[in-house]
Amino acid sequence: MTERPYHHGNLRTALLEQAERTVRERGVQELSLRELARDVGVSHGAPRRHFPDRQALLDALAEAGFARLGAELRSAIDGAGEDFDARMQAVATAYVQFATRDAALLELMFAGKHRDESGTLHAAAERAFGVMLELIDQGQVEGALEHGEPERVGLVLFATIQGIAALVNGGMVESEQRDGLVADAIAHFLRGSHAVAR
Amino acid sequence: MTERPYHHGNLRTALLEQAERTVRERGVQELSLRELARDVGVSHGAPRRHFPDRQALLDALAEAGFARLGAELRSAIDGAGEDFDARMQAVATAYVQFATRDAALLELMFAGKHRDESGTLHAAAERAFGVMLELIDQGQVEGALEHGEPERVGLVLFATIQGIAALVNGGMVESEQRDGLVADAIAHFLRGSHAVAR
DNA sequence: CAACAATGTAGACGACGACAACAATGCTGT
DNA sequence: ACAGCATTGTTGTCGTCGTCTACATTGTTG
Repeated sequence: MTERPYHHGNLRTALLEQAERTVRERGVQELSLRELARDVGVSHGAPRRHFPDRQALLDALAEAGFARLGAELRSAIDGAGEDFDARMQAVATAYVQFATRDAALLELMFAGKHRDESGTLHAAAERAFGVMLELIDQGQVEGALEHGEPERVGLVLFATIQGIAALVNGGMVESEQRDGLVADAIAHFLRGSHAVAR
Repeated sequence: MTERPYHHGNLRTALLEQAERTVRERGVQELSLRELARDVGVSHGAPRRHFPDRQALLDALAEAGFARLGAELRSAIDGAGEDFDARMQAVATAYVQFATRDAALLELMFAGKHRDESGTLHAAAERAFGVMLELIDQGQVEGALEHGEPERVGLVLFATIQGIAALVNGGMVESEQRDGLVADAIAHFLRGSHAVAR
């Protein structure tokens, strides 16, 4: 008869975990604070202690998403050896994989726009994308990329990757074509870069 | 004392127009059927005669969006003369302008994914993107683009453009940089294409 | 002009997010 | 040990929403 204790003990974490599951399975739209509370076995008012309103929960979810994305990108680079092109392929593939596996979560992360700008969310985003900037930097040092601010050349690259993810998630590209398209895009990008400098 | 007639006369259109306004100003999330009905001066049950549920209204909104997008792309190409590169720049800029001016609407159009696949919505989308495919075709004929299925090379290009729009809408790129970034991306893309075929 | 279809109204239901008042539990200083 | 306070959870309420059903009004057609 183990009575459920009055205090959950780790409600915040439990809510975030269940929320991430629900978002992945049914989308952001379907996420309800009350259902979340029921799933975790707590009253409908309890989540309020940890998240003042629904948006706060979504923000926390996005922040966790950035942390995980950053880790996956880092891991992809580390597993790709020293070669710049290989690293680029790896990180792009990893990004698109994340974006298609957790499409709703990514949407959440990008929906930020009109908010904070100074909060922990923004910081988490910068940390995640820092991984890519470092890679760009390596590319410039090795001469594989034209010089200039890493952000400038990086933006075009990042846009391409992000766009592929959007296409796949929008159903305009079949999942099987996904990684091939990424490879094409990266190859195309690098070709455009090499051709110049010299 | 002009009494409002029992029959609105053109409720469907009025709803769509007001809905588009609201979506542009406050986002999809904020769009409420009941508020819409109030704005248009009709009872809360009336919209149901024209849109079985909220999603049906959103679909109709997306369809109208595709029609407008297609028209804007077409118009951009027509106004850019015969030169392929100029046309490419023009269509890309027009797309990104649409995407940033009506970000919420575009989100709506892309959210389609898990639906119809055979409805008028899908057809409207294909019509809009057909404009770009024709342009790709011209590029291949003129030798500015590598050959192959227009969709394959076109996808990379489209992904890049779409990605730039996502970055701007996500607040990671300032609006002032927008058109410059597009120009960069297109130039970069064409460079990668030219260098090869020979 | 009498049916019938199309369109709009009114009321109800359950679910939701937000809020406030209250209760149980944990913690801290003495 | 324990009183006082902060933290965390519960319960009830409010207004809004989407959806559904029954009904009223208007337009149309034979």
